[in-house]
Amino acid sequence: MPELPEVEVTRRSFANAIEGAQVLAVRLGKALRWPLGCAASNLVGRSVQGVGRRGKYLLLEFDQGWLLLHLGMSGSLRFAAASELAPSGAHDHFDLITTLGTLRLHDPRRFGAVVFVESLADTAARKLLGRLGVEPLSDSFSAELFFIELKQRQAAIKQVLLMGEVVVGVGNIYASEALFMAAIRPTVRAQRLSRARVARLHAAIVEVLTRAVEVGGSTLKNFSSANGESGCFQLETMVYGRAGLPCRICATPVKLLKQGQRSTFYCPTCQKL
DNA sequence: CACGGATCCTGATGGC
DNA sequence: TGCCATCAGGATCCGT
Repeated sequence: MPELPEVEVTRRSFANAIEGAQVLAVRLGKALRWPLGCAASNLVGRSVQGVGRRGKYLLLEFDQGWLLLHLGMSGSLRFAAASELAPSGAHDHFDLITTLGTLRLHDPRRFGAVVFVESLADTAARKLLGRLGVEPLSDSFSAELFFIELKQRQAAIKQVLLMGEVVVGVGNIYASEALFMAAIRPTVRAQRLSRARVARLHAAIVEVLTRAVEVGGSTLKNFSSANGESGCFQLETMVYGRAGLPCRICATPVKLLKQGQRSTFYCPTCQKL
């Protein structure tokens, strides 16, 4: 589910509200992808300094230590007063109960994770964050560096985008959308892209992610931000989820193919090799 | 080392 | 209605 825009929208939806909160208790449900990394009681008494983001991870900063949260495919967060929150359901696997409200992770498929580390330099944190590529919405994402990185990759450009080792946060929806916007065929090997085409892709990634954040992300099944709001980027996709439907630019039927077990959507007319 | 495939888990959907 | 196969926004691990 959540790619960079959904994670960023989630972050913004509760970062201010949770700042300064002190942890009163923690409730754990079923196991997520990885264990918490410490006793739940170890979090009690810590206070939240802020909420950051690295790729698709949310970084909850305590006065001491960090909580790394990942939403996996089906995760979403809520932050609300305990009185507004329903009793925890079958798919609510983590509650951080604080003086300012409860932060709850809802994740039916349990590909998500909540991991505590004392420091971002800890091996546990480095294992999760250490190989991540550049942040696409930061100044350090430059077309020239992007070009140099892509020159070293032989895999299909769509796959390279999904890997997250060159640039983070671009998942299955936005990879297809950015490649369409840049008029690049998803199957082209990354290293074969010219400087000019990489520059177009660079701009397209920034544009599509920025736009998606603006409209609250994509709500395909049940994504919502931590205050319960849905996104609407899914209404304006050019190719994602539109197999067989006419391209919004040229009316050629949108094609669907599988790359690494994932669906890729593209327009065979607009996106040239 | 870089790549491709299998894999974790549950729910929704579509065909028969 | 039931059963089964297929498919989902992710990312790690393992074999080649």
